[in-house]
Amino acid sequence: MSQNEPKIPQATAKRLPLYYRFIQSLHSSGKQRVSSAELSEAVKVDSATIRRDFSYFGALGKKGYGYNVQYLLEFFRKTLNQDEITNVALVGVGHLGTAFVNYNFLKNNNTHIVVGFDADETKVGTTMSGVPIHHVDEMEQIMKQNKIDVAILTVPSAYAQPVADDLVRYGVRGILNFTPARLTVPDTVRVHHIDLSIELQSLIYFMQHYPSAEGVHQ
Amino acid sequence: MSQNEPKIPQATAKRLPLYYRFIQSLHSSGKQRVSSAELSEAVKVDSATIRRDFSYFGALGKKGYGYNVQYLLEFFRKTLNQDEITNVALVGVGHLGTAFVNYNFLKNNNTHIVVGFDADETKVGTTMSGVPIHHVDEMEQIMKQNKIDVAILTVPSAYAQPVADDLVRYGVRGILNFTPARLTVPDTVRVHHIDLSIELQSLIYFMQHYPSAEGVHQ
DNA sequence: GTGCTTATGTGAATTCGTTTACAATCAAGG
DNA sequence: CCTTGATTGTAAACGAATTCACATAAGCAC
Repeated sequence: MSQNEPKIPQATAKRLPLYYRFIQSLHSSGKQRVSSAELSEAVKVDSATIRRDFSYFGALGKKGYGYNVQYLLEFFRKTLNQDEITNVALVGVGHLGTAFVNYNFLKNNNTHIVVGFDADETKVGTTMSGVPIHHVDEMEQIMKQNKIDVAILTVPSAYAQPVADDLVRYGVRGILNFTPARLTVPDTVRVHHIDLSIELQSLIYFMQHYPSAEGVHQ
Repeated sequence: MSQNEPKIPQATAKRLPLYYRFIQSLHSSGKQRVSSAELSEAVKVDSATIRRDFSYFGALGKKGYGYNVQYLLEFFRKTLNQDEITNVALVGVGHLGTAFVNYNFLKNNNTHIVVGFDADETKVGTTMSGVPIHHVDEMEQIMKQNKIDVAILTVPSAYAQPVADDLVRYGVRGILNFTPARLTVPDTVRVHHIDLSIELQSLIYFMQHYPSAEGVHQ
C-alpha cells in the first residue's frame, strides 16, 4: 500500500484531503467537470500548484477540458484510502477531548473515534456520543486488542510525554498532539502538532507585522 | 509598531511563540543561560535554524557563551508584544467553542477571550467561565465598542463566510478559522486555518506513505 | 474535417527555508 | 595575559515548494 509509488512532496500530501473534500462536494452537487482554476478559487491554492500537485500522480486531466469530477473522486478515494475506516483513540477527555467526541466532523471522512481514555473516575464507564470512556489503565489491553494505531492526545501537558510513550509502546504510529509539549518519539511514529495558543499568538504577530499578505497555514 | 523592522521569514515568525514559551519556562526554573543546542532539544527545531531565526533580530547571544535567558525573555516579550493584552472574540459557542472558553491556555499568554457570540437563544445571556455570551445580532455594536480585532471562528461551516464578512465589516483583522470553509477576505485581513479533520487525514496519509520521517507541522 | 478555444502538464526560473561548515569571538581557568 | 574550549552568527550550499509561461492536446462548433 505504500512505498512503490513515487514520493509525493509533503506540501502536496497535506493538500490532498482538502482537494478530496471539495471534489466530494462538487460531485454531490452534480458537477461533471472542473478546471484547476475553479478548484483554485474554491480551495484558495494557486491553480499552477494544483496542476503540479495532480501531476505527481500522472495525467489526471485532459488538456483543454479539465478534470472529470467522477474520475478525480474515484482517484482520491483510493489514494486517501477512504474505503477503509481508521479507528482512532482519544486520550484525555477534558474540554477539548469532549468537543472532539461530540464533533461530527470525525464521523464523516474515514476516521472514527472508537474509544476514549481518561483518568477521571467520574468519566470512566460513561459513554459520550456513543464512544465508551475507559480508564487509562486499560489502555494497553484495549489498544492492542483493537489494533488502534492513531491517537488524539488531549491530556494535560505534564502527562503528554509519558502517555505518548505508552501509546508508542502499545503500537500507535500516529499521534495528533494538541498539548503544548514537543514529544520525543521513535522516528517510526508520526506526530502532528496542533498548538492552539501558538496559532493564536502567531496570527497576532502576523497581523502586526505583515499588514497585508495571503493566508498561510498547512 | 511594525514595518520598519526587517521582514522576518514567515517560517521564523511561526516559531517565535514556541521559543518564547520555552524561554519563559527556563526563566521560571531559574536558568541563567541557554545554548541553541539546548533550545533545539526542547523545542525540536534544528539548532542552526534557531540561530538563524534569532539572527534576523540581530546578535542576541554571545559567541562561546550562548544566550542570556533574562535578555531573551525581555526581547521576545517586546517582540511578541506581550505587555499588551489582545482581546479576542469567540464566534460560535458549540462544542469546540465551549472548549476554548473553558481552556485556560488562553488565560495565559497575552490573549484573552472577552466575549462569545452565538445564535442559540438558550446560550445567549449566560456566562461561561466568566465570558459573557451575546447574540450574534449584537456583534456589530460589541465588536466596535470594544475595538476587538481578532476572532476565533467556530460556527457551522455554512455560516463561516457570511459571519467572516460581518467580522471584517466590524473591523476584525485576524481570524482563526476552525471551520472547513476557505474564507474569502480582503488581503488586509489575516486568516489562519486550523482544519481538524484535514489534520487527521493528512496524519494518516503520512503514516501510510512516509513510514519514518521527522514530524512536520508548526 | 478544419479551425478556434480552452486548459493541462511541465521545464525553467524563482522564491523560500534549512543545513553545513567554519571563522570570529567570548568566558573561564590557570 | 594567554590559552583552551565553547558557541555564536553567517556565507554558501542545498533542498523544497511555488510560480511563470508556453507547447501541446482535447473538445467543440460549424
